Amino acid sequence: MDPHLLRTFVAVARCGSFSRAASELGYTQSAVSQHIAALEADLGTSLVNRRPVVPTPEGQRLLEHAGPILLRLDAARAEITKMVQAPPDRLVVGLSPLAFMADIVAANHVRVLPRAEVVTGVAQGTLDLGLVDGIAAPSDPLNLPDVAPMATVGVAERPLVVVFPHDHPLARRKRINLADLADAQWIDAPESAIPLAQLRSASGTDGFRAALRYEGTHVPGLLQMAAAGHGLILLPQPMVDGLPAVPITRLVHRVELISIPSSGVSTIPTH
Amino acid sequence: MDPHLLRTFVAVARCGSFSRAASELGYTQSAVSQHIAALEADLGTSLVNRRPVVPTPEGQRLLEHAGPILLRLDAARAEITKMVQAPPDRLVVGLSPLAFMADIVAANHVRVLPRAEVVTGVAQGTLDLGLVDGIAAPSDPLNLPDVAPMATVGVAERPLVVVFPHDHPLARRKRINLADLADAQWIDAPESAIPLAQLRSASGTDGFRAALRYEGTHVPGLLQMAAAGHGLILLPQPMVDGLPAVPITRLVHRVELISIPSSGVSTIPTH
DNA sequence: ATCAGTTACGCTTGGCGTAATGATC
DNA sequence: GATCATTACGCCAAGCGTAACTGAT
Repeated sequence: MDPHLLRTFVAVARCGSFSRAASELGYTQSAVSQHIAALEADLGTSLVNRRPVVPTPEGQRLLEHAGPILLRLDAARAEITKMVQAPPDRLVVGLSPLAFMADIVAANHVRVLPRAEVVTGVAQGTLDLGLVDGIAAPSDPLNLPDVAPMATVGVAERPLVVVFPHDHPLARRKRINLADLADAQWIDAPESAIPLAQLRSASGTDGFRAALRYEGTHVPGLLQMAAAGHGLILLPQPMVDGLPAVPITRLVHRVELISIPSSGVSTIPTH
Repeated sequence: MDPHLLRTFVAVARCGSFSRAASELGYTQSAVSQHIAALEADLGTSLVNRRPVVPTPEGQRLLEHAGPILLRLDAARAEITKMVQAPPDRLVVGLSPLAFMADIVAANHVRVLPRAEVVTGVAQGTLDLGLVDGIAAPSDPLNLPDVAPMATVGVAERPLVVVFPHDHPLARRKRINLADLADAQWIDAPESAIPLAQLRSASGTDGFRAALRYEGTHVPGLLQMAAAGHGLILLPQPMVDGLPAVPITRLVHRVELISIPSSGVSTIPTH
């Protein structure tokens, strides 16, 4: 199970084609075919069905492992090469959209990225620091995927609110339980609000089905949609201005600063 | 960063010697030397100091990654080979010492193993099921290392108690906060009580220093030591019989059943 | 002088590309 | 017959072992 073979395998699975995977990786079709054949011989099973090229159940299981393995391999390499090179004089900070906070952002060069890319970016060393947001119980840590051992520091916790349209029957409640909203109409806006997947894992249910999907990162636009009644969204309280919004019980919106431990970054510039 | 190279690297680091690592892996010393040289050339740093053979800081960092990577590689292979073979007619269940429960154990073939080995055993397929215990907030999951995606089910939660000697000033308290005991004298008994490392991570402090270390798995013996005043220990309440024991606030002893998801094991024999 | 890691060197094998073959729509 | 995966084959390089070498104790 050479990493090269795994890399080709995930490329094949993603592309759905040997030849496309080959050109993407800079191999010939032949080499890709041999890679897959080698993996299949090694594991004693077929991993992809051909025509169409689709992973078998065994292949799907392998895919679940291959991603994290390759990610961690990259993370290890990145960490060590960083230790060798002189520390950069400019920090690159990755932000998930809702982790934005004016006072922290002022001093550094930042890039706004999807949540997962912030985590992998820090792990792989393309980012020096990451600020990721998510939901958690008060003063509990976020449930981040541990692609690599990371140092995390909570930097903010704000109330988590659900945005209702003006005329919604629950809009005047003082607080509300997340589980009570599992069957409501939701907008899935993974880039500009809390992704519904996080609600499911936080509540342990599989409700929170999306009536609508919003790919943009423009929060005011999303707020208008929610206010107009197209569906519910969850946001940290400071980002909701004047609209009817009810705090969620026992959950907060939390922002964490993540970094590779003891990689030279010990203190954080505060202005 | 071929897995073979990583494997020899961890062997070298563990053995503290190229030649011992070589004989352990079935290579010649020369091959091991070439492996290390290849890794060092690839990463652009020296990874071990020679004479004596000790990892450099960069090597230590690599070691932190290499273990999990190799473990997950093995886990992936084991999972897939298990999918291919017919399911075994006998389940092998791994138990961490304090996860023992008579009603579950009756029907299966079990092996009692240290906590970490239960997790890795399930991941690598040497165990079909694992029962691991630990401490957590009530109805919260255990904080298990995620070497592979695992299905976990909570199977028991009992009060967590600290065992005091008869004359201890706190022995008559109704309940006690774990943090208040950080500076007490503890017995570290990782095989037969809650390891102190778990207390530190649960409380977020670095207290709970061991006055004594007990390697055995014989709980009654450990209880006698605690009763005699050699130090405090933490146990699930049902295992403490008649001795002065005070429940810990906001923490419980939890047992979880872990398995590889949808690997054919959907229900558990109940008799 | 001995022990332990490194380097040199030859051999084998693995792995890639080119090109021919085979299968599927 | 066009497209895409597989097989055949030749070539190069990676990787192992044997053995000579180097440095440290």
